[in-house]
Amino acid sequence: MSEYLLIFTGRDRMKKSEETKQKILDTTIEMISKKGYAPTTTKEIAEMAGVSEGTIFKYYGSKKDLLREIVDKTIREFKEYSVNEAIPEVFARVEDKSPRKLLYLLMAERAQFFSDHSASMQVIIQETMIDESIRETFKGEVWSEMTRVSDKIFDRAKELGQFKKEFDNETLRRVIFGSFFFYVIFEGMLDVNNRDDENPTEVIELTLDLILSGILTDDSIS
Amino acid sequence: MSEYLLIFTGRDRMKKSEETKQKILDTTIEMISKKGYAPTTTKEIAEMAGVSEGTIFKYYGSKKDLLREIVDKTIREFKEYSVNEAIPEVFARVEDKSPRKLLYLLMAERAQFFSDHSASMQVIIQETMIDESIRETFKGEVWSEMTRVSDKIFDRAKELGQFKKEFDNETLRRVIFGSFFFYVIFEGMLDVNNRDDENPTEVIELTLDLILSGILTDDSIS
Amino acid sequence: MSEYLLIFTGRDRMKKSEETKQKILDTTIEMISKKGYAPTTTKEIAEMAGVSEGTIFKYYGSKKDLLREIVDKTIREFKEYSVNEAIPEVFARVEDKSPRKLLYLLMAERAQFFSDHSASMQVIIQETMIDESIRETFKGEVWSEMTRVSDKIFDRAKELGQFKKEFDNETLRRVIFGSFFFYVIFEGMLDVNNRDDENPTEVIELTLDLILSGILTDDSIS
Amino acid sequence: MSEYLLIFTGRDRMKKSEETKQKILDTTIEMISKKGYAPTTTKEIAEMAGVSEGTIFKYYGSKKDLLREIVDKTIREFKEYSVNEAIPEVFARVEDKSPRKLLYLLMAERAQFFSDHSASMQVIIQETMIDESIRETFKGEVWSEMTRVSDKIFDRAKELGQFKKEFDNETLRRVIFGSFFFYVIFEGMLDVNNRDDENPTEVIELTLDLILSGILTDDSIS
DNA sequence: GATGAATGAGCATTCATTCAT
DNA sequence: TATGAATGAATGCTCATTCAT
Repeated sequence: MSEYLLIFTGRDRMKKSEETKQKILDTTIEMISKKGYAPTTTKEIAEMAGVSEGTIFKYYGSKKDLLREIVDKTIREFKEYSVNEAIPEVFARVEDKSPRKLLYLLMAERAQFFSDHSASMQVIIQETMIDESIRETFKGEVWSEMTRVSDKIFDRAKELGQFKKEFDNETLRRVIFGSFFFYVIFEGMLDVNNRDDENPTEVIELTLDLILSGILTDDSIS
Repeated sequence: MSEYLLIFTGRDRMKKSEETKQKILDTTIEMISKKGYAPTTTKEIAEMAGVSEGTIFKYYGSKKDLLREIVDKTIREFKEYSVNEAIPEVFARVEDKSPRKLLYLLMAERAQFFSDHSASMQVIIQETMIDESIRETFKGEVWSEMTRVSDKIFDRAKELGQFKKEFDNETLRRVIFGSFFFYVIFEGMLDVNNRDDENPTEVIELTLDLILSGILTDDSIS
Repeated sequence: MSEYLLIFTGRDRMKKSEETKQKILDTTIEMISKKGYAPTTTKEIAEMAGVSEGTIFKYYGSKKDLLREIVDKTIREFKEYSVNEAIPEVFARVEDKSPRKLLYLLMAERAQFFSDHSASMQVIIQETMIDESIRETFKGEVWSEMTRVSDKIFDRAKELGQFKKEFDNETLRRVIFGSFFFYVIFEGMLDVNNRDDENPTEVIELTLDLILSGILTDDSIS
Repeated sequence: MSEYLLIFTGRDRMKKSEETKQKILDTTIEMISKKGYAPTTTKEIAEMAGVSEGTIFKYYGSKKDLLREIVDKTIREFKEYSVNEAIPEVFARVEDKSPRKLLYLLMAERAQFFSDHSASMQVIIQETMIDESIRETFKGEVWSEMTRVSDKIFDRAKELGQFKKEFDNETLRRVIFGSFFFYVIFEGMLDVNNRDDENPTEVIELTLDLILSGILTDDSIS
């Protein structure tokens, strides 16, 4: 008189809880990017995400861990994106492309990522300013990667004699990354210019043009 | 076994209270710039400033008002500095100086101010990211001023035919201000490079050189 | 890529669920005796017992009811043990045994029960200290029984002229039960002495010896 | 035009806040002794003590620290009492007193302390059963002290040939302390007997009499 | 029958703020 | 004026409990 019970345990079962978890994450990113970490309460997150507060803590343990998950996940995706997509694609073309094209590709790719994850990046930048631990993560995971790749590109360009002068890499980074960050973080934050009308690709191209060719006519430079 | 304490309360009382008020402000700026506004408690500020919590509220009404005072005071000083010192001095030389020198002067002056008020600026940038009201103040008071002045300079240089191409002012600002912000805010925050060894004036000069003359040799530009 | 799990749910199902129920009870007793009722969470119990939290509530309704079940079951077993085994056996021998033997038997029997149910007894003692309702149960079910039986024994011994003086039963109980409780509850709790090396029977015997014959030589008693 | 201000800073100034602190402690002891630590909420304590919840945390840091303060303070007082009052007084009479008188004094003194601090002792016993850290404190601070003193007394009595047999100290302690604890803790907890009518001194005397002289007539002991 | 996702009331704790002295 | 004792609303978090599957 044995009996058997057939229980469905597959993907669709997980889906509901995974959806809940993701909804919490998305809502939190959205809210923190706008209001900051501290002023965003778990109660508000719960209400906006349509779950109970308990659920947030069930999934993420603590508010701080929820923040870390956002930071870590974004950085993880950034690195995966860099390694698997952006970098190889760019370097595959390193021979037959001008440095202008090379840098454009690199920045355009990253701009795409930053644009797709702009709220998460806002969160990371905010917390990098005030949280020692997140600052260290940012420096160790993101900044070091950006330094490494840019060094590679700059050094090769120098070898090929494509640079006007022996600019040091720090200065090159300051101008290129500075312009770039200013565009994706600062202009977005201040909502200066009519962002909606802009074509990011075009902005990047214009900006790089200016940086690579310089602003002044040769005889204006004292 | 009662005890009595003899306290001097006389002459210079006004001065003393002004000193107290200033010490509170300085301490608060220092702490918020490092830990952020929300995580900094009035209790900590009181301890670090060597006053009681009550005194803080006596002088500044509320924690939010204390923040506003920091923001407003810094912006007030920035504008006074711009109007009274930096701008007139620069424009007085506008005729007899190259645009390179002009821009250098402007940025160097501002760099000096940012450097002297780096903690306050950190606070403003932090809050600009998350506080609607402070963001509006920043846009209305600081950004608009920077836009106005830079427009003036760019337009004049264009008139004089000193620009290679008809770069739009947005792009010019992005590169120049971006590099500049990156240096004073970002590099300081991340503490990348050996900041102590640096000469700010030299950094500004190097950076402007690169921006104005361009990176690539003419024949490297595709 | 859906997955299915085949679970055997048939024959012996009743038995399985009884086992589950018992495992929950045993785990709970173990945990509460060590950590106390309030600090023991149903989540921990579920994990330790290898069931889901839902199952606990399925079987026991509430955490409080689970505690009550532990208390009630232990008391029930104590009374059954007393009535069916310990007491009759002892009283059957009351004629041909000395009071020393009689008391020894009674205490040894109960010591056996306490030892076999030491965790449950810990729970009961703990809760008796703070829970009005359980205290009433303990007084009404356990203490009254112990009082009744001991009164019987003491009174008979007095009748037979076996007691040195007319000690009142309260004092007799205080010394005999006190020593006994101290041994089973307190020494176990504090883990004083090398409990593992001890033979409970021997300890009881030594202790009773001392109580019944007294400590001091006759001429030392002032 | 200097001015001076005379501020009273002496004892009466402290009094108010010390009173508040003490009131919180007393209320907490009373409530925990009756309901247990976990079921007693800081909200209830605040209400009963007539202060705000914030005040509790201002003075004691955390609920756990409040408990520790109760435990530590009681133990500190117990040791001070033992060392400064009870023990010296007793040992000063060790030569000219019988062991019966000696033990009576020791127990009576301690009974007084336990009686005066019965609520605190309830708290300590409760927590000793479930809290590892407090158990260790109890063993290290209280139990070791009681062991040390009793060893001294027992060994001296043995030397003087006042003990009937070579009872080991563990057994002696079990009976004497067991009876004692049973009286102060257990009977108080169960509220058996009409406690109010009792004279603790008399109870102790009766109990010790029984223990020291034994229960049975010599020929009843098999 | 058993699960585990979800809940929300209730908790300890924090902290800006008040106010009598 | 300056203090610091006292406050209590609000927060992050816990956990017994429910219920659809």
